[in-house]
Amino acid sequence: MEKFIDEISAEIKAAFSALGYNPDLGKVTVSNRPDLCEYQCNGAMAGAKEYRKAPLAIAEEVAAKLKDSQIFAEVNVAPPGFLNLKLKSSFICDYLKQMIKAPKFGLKQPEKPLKVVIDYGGANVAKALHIGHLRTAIIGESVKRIVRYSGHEAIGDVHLGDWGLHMGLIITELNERKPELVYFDAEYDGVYPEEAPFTIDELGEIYPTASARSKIDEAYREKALQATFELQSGRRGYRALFGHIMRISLRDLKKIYRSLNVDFDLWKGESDVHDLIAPMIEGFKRDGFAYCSNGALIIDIKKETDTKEMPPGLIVKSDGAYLYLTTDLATVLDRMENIAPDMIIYLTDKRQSMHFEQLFRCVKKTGLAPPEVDFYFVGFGTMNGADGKPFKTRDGGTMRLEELVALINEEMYQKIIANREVSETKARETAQVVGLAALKYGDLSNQAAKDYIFDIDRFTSFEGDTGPYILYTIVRIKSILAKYAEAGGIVSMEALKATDDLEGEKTGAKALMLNIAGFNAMLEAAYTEIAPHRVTAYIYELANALNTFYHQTKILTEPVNEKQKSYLALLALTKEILETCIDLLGFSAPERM
RNA sequence: GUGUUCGUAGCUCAGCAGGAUAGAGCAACGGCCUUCUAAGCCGUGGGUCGGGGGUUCGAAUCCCUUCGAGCACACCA
Repeated sequence: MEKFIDEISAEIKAAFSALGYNPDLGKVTVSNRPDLCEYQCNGAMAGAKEYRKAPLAIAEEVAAKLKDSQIFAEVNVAPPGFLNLKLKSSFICDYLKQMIKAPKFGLKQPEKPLKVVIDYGGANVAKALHIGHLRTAIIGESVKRIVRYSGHEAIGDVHLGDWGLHMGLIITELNERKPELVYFDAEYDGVYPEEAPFTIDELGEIYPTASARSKIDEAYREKALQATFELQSGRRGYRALFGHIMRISLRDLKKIYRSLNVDFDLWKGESDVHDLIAPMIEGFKRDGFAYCSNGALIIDIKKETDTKEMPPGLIVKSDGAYLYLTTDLATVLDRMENIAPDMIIYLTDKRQSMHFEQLFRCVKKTGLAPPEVDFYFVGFGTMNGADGKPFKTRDGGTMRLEELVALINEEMYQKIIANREVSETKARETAQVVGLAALKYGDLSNQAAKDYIFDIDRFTSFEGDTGPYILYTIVRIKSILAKYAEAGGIVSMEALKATDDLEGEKTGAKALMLNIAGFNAMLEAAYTEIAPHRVTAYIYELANALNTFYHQTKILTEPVNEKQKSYLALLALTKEILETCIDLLGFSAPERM
């Protein structure tokens, strides 16, 4: 169905058009003066020059034309030419009833759904997820859900870092510790054990150790580089070890991502495209895209129109090794062949924007993807500590994701037991649900591109623009609905009534209904702008509207049956919208808190 | 140096396809619980939207300039 605001605009546009004005002048916006009106149109002022007429006169004409409109309760003209609109509550109510009946609350679905690959997560195999992996996971997951809800096919790919020097480091360190293992015997040609020669805890410890040593021990580093090379060249024992590392590490990664309510459709990594690289590069050379410069193989991606320096895309280092760009290009190739997406969205730290510009230029120049395929880079800022510098642990180290989550859950738990009498297990359970909401909402409510300050007290606060506040609002609704159901009541959405039809009704319900009616427009903006913070801003307003309504209106004790039924329907609808939205953000609400 | 993102209340942030009196939250202060979760609601105070210029009937929003900050700039990912 059409967006609410478009239906209103259509009415105004028709009036402008009937009077001989450009219908585009009839564009309506949400009022910025809620004390005066609900919606407004500024077209009379915009058209004054073109029609050589006083804006006030145009506005008066339009207002007169709208006198008998079925959708406006009031059309007022204010100097110098504003059209201030108040809607009939029956119009809003009818719209809401259509929303209830339609799938996805009437959100317009695309005629031809796009296939969208969303590249986020970027976990490294055998390395702990840390604070730097947080935003890509949270934002990416939300973007994926928004794209999917908008009617497109969204495919999330974690794009594992599983093929670099860190693998060589792990193999080398393992070799030092357990040289007797059959994997290191180059002569061995039998079957390798199914059981991995290390545990997840060992693996988690091996990499940091090896990495630290490689920085001070040149010979060790050389060995690791050699091991990396041999692994990539297909040495059997190393490939077998690689398999073990992958299995153990992936199991652990999946567990953590699950705890963050993040899940991927594809767990592909750099290793999966390794075999595509050599032929791809051959193709680039053959077609004249890639050439040698200072011993390295590059693709020139400068454009005539460039005003800035654009370094060439480096495909092969002078020592013959591949780079980040190389595997990313091969990944595009792989996706084009196996998925054929219409769009690929990458979510990484914004510091990588140059890399992605290079990648996109290389892709278009070499024809790796057809010109109509869209590539988007969503770069986000860093999560900083209170000092405005990237968030660190107390001793200056990088915080692991699990530590961060535990920190928030503990904080949440303390707040819960301080305010409510609940059992230990119940409180822990709730703390986990609310903690995740606190973390995700705190992150997503900032514009992705900006850095933000992670303040645990603020994020876990139940007051103001926070995740817990949103959940609290939902829990309040649930509580009323549960009590009503306990008493044998059944909520029917059909019972929703226009507020004008309910005697003595205050403004709270109408404002709430207007908020709900804006759901579609919000979601469309969230999708086209790839901006989850649209969703958080929306539900914050919706929650405010609900709480205001809640205070003005006694529901369970409302004596007039018709009113009570209508209120309950409105509550239920609000709850559905809120829950839909938090699901798009990647968290959920508890039953109680 | 080149490019890029950004500068809005004491703090954290919205608003930026131009529109009326620049909005929230936190913090401060004052009200509201015999009634559905007060983790709530209602209210008060707090701003030359970094500075300057321009376009416009109208600029936080668009353009130019200047100051300040972050980030990135071929052999890391």
